[in-house]
Amino acid sequence: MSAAPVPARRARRHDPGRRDRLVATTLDVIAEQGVAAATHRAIARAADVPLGSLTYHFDSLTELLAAAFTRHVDTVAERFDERMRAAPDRTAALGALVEHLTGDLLGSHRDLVLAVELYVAAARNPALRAVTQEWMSRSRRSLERHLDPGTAREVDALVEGLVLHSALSTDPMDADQIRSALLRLAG
Amino acid sequence: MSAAPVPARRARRHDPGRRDRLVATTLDVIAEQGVAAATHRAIARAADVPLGSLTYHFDSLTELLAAAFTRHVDTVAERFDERMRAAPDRTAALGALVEHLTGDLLGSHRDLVLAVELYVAAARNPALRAVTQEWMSRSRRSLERHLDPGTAREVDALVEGLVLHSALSTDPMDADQIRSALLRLAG
DNA sequence: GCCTGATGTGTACGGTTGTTCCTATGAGCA
DNA sequence: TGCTCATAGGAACAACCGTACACATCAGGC
Repeated sequence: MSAAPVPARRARRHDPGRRDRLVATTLDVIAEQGVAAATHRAIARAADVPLGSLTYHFDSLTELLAAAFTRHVDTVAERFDERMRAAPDRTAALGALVEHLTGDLLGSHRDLVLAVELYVAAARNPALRAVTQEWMSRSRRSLERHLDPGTAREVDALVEGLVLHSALSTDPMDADQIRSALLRLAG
Repeated sequence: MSAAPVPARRARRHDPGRRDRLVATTLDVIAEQGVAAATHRAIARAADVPLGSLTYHFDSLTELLAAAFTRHVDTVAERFDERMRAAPDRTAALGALVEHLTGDLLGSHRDLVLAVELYVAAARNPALRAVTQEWMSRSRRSLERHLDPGTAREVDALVEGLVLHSALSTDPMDADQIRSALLRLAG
């Protein structure tokens, strides 16, 4: 009779697409708590999956982080290229750039934080450096739809600086200041 | 006869100023390996002191990091204010600013890395945020010796962005580009 | 309907971390 | 000279980490 103390194993859950969901959850954890806090256990808890599930789907934590950042870069880079493709001329492109900065990026604290976490993690992690390289080269290519390579390079650098400043500064510039700075530089 | 296996305790070393040396060593470790790697043990090894010595001199690791970053900020902020004090007029001040950026900061990879490690650590650590606040307000005050508050603010933001970009980008701007960008903005 | 391999689950292991604590020492003062 | 307390030294603790692994389950091809 005595019910043997059954280990109460959680019912197995059929969960196709769990791999994708793990990538998404990883981005959430990074955005909310930083790369340093993005441990296997923290991600597993956030995604409500057992610990072992992470190493089943991803060979290592680094690989998971790389997959997550790659997805984020894909999203942002694609959105930016759309804006550049839609701009008919150089002036419109600069306007779209300002819009991208003040609207897309600065409007979303999440995207901002993710960008910085990536930059910094990449500074010490070769696997992530490849992701930032790819990002930079994509956005450079988008800019070159309308700007000569030299200017594209300068603008790209300024944008990167502005993004970092906006994310980290305790007292970031507002949209108007950014607009005026950008136009003074490349207008 | 049998020599009792004496624990071979290291000779006690009289070491006045060890506290200061620990702060300096902490900065070295951060510069070389990043905040994430700046553990009690790593610092103790680098300073060649026993582990317990760290928590004797500093109540916690965070307190040690804050002490280290505070020292670094003092050094850099003082050097910058000297340059601003020495400049006779606005034009000279802008020149000195460019010199500070391209010479002092970008010339020293160490200072650059320390600045970024501080920015990023501060983003998630309130104790360090106070240090960055102090830094920003000091450099703002130095700039206001020659610039109106509005421009000082903009320049400060751009400088911060440039520093971050220089440290993190895989393809940083060179001194000439920075000079031209700065002068276009505030010249 | 059965088999099987892909997927899900729980646990364990060795290593590292921040911090605590007890003991030892000797510089400086009474 | 002798005392004492700030400092030095070493070991231990519990918590957490990435990763490996053994086992359970079940969807999908036969």
